Amino acid sequence: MTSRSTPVLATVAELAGVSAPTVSKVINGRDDVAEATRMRVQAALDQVGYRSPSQRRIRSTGPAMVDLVIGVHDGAYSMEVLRGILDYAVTVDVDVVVSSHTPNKLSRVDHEEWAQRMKESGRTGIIFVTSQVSSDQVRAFSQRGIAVVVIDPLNPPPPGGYASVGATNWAGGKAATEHLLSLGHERVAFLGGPVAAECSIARLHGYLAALMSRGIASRADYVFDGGFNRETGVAATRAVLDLAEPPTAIFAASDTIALGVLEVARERGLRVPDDLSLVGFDSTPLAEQTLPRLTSVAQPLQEMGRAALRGVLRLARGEQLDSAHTELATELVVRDSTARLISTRS
Amino acid sequence: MTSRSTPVLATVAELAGVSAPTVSKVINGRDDVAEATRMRVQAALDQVGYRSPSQRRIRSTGPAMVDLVIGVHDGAYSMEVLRGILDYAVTVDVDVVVSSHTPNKLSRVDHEEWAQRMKESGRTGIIFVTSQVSSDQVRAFSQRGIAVVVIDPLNPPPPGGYASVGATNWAGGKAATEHLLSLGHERVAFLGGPVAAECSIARLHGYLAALMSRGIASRADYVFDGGFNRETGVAATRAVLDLAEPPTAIFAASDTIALGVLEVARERGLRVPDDLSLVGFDSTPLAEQTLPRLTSVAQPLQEMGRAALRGVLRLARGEQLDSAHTELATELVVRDSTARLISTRS
DNA sequence: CTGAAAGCGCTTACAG
DNA sequence: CTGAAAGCGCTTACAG
Repeated sequence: MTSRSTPVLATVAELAGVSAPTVSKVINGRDDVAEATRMRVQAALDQVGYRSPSQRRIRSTGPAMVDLVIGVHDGAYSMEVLRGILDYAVTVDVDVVVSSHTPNKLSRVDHEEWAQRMKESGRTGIIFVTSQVSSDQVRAFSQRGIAVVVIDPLNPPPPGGYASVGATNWAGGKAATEHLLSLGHERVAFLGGPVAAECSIARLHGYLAALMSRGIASRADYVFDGGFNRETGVAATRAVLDLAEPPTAIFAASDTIALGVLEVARERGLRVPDDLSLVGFDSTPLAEQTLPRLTSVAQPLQEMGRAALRGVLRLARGEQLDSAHTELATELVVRDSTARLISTRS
Repeated sequence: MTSRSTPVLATVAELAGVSAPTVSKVINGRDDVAEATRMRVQAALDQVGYRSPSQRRIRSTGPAMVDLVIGVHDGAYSMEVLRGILDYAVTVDVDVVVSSHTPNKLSRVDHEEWAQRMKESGRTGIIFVTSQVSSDQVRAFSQRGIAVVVIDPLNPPPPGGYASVGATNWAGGKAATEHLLSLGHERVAFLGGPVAAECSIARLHGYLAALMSRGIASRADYVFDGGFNRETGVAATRAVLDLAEPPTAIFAASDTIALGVLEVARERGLRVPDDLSLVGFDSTPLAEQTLPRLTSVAQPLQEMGRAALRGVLRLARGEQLDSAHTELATELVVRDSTARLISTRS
């Protein structure tokens, strides 16, 4: 007849068939414990759901806390996601801890320490936004019962995997390119972000798919990568406009890249959209403020935030997610930077 | 010779001249302790800075945590403030806990409980944004060593007082009105927010001061109040346009109110700014999205957020603030909704 | 109301 | 590596 009351150290010791001091050592990460013993004790700890006195105090008190770690502090994007998270957090009575952590700098040991600290201060889960997340890192959290969801992961999910929320980047890239093709453009360039970034790769392939479905051959000299920033837009646009056959339209994989395109167009006396059509990606407030206003693919950032928090809370409750990766729909927002191709420039 | 090591229960007991159990009772709020004894023990607790084991563990671990409580979840405004706070938080390595608390619903007892819970989870300070904050509430926190700063308090600081950060609402109201006067308008209406809201009152008085300095008499039928929302703008604009002598310009105390003004103008076939000039307040992204774009008084919301966090951290370090209330400068941003008065409508 | 005594949960120092 | 013994910090039950 097992006791229903809160498990204490002795409970675990009995279950694991060791003494209390040994359990204590395992909990505190001492290294003078045999590996086999450690595993047996760990299993017992997990089984009874042991929590230290300070943890017992914390867990029971106040609303659940979920951490938010923002990898790339690029402002508009992450603030929109945060807004979605906060809106939902208020309705489900969850405190959101916006972490000042800069996870990319951390080694594996630090991850363990970080996860441990989060467990000790009673965090329910953690959401990463546009971060490089390793499976080691995810394991450090999930082993301690802290749920993890990644929004728009930069790297493809590792084999171990983690739950993630993203946008339909491929479909968005395809829609952007199809819009340009339907306006009569056949020479369309693609200006991408980091080569390794999943979202950028997906947008590129959407672009390629749209070209292919129209029977237009893709050209390697029309495809660039770099970063999601103005500088990439400037450099790539200069290069592509210097080609013998420059494109009549450009699909930039982010609004910030498109900003660089606009800058070079102005510099060279090209009017947008009359001489050059341009589609961006993200449809952040930026897209409303440029002249001309930017046709751009909108990501449902607030919804992504909400979905991530919902996912974390479900995982924390021990439920299964319907799918490890959720993709929410992007939408092309047509503004003033795209127009029908009139005359073909040589 | 007093020990320098962390004070434990016995330390306090000796200092207060009682036994350990008695100190334990005081800490846990038992009522079987004589009032005089309780006070003596409390004094000893404060003197040595006693913290329970769980508190000792928490305080020493991880970055400082500051809570943010958003009173009015009106989106754009509080998100800008939050952004300023987060920018600064990253540089000083502070975690920001965006609380899902709805403080206005809490009674005094709840305040004590809330503050206690915050202390137990090791919070350094708390920032309230556009909230009704009572001195009881502030006391509950500061008595537990949790620093409090209020951004743009809705009510005037009570006698006890608290540190606060705001914008120069009076100067902003004056600048908005002077802009309209300098364009030749003499019949200028004021559409305010809640009568009791400090910021709205200050804007009204800025408006009155501008009129007065030009020797223009203020008219009671040109002054309205309500809430910071579209509905107030709609109702007040209808009323003021129905006057025998309608105004040629309107100063709305928020962009959301101005939205209502634009709606009624459209409804009545009045062109803005040709037939009616309009100035808003806040200069949120909204002001960029209306047609015409809104001339509006910008509040330095991000700076206010930064200043509040800086203030909390200084208070937490035991430093004095230079001033209990800091006002950061507003700035009139002229866009397309104001124009020179051409013909006087009857 | 107060505190000596017993007890709880955990950790430490050390013998084997 | 392991655990009996001692110890620490706190709380509880109860005698006065």
